[in-house]
Amino acid sequence: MHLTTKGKYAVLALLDLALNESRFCYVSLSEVAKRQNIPAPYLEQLFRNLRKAGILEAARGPKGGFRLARGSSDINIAEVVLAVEKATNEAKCEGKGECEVGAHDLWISLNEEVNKFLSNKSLNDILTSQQFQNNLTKQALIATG
Amino acid sequence: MHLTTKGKYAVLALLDLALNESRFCYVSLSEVAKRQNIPAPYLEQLFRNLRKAGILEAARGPKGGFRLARGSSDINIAEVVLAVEKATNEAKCEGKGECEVGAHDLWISLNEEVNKFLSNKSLNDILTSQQFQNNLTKQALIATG
DNA sequence: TATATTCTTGACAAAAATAGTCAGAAATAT
DNA sequence: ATATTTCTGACTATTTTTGTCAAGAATATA
Repeated sequence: MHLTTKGKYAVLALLDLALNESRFCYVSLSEVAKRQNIPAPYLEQLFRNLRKAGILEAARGPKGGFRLARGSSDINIAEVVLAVEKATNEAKCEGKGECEVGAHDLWISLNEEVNKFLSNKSLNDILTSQQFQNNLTKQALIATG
Repeated sequence: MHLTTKGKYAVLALLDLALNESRFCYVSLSEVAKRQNIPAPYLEQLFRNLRKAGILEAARGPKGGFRLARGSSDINIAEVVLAVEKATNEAKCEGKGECEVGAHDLWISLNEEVNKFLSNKSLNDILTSQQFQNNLTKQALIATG
């Protein structure tokens, strides 16, 4: 479980989406990219993975764009971060039977605890957190139009 | 907070040390490297940082080696991982005043929560965990000499 | 004192992941 | 038709991880 700007971008973009989408209205990638100060072509890559992961829905053409595939309460940070990471951490220790049992298992379980922690945090948890609300009034992620 | 094999190696090496050191006896790096299947020159780098961080103590010469600088209850996973990571995560967002306030702060605080979680886990917690004990009986980290 | 052992230090190199870019194709509302 | 927007694949640069190497410094022991 890495926590880099990749995951950061993904989470921020989704929060932006959650704030600016309405039920039948999509938000274009370029809008999000502009507001969040993320290079648009880079965000495309992230959205690609988020869509594959069933976190985002897309519609092409004019008035098209993206929206959350589920409610913000049903999307947790762990799955967002994992969606944009490469599938690297899996399949490391198989076949050979060589790897030290205690060691590997131990690390895995530690990793899973962190994962569990982030799994219990939803987008909505963040949106409704006091800190986030405070920041919203200060400057914020909301559209200025 | 990254969780890569770098941090994994560091934690495992320290656990190995905790199990094999005695009060006045150091354990050589090469022994640890061999048992834990970590390239010795690579482990040297990690131990270098762990020593700088005040987690390890070293003694040169024959009968020399490393040992924990503190009790295993007083060493937590977060500091171990941070010690071997580069000082990268700091000083990212300064000067310009450009960075989106809500966004950055938010991510930082999320990071800190993970950090806090790992700070509350000591080496000793792991050593005494049921899972670890089970693995010890299976194969383990203990010296075979 | 000589010697083997062990840490210490700095530099180097390969591989992977992150971060960012680009061009063109496909879909669709107007 | 046309402009808009996603979709796809490939490509490059930078950074980090991972691993290697060689020479130096300290020290227990014979």
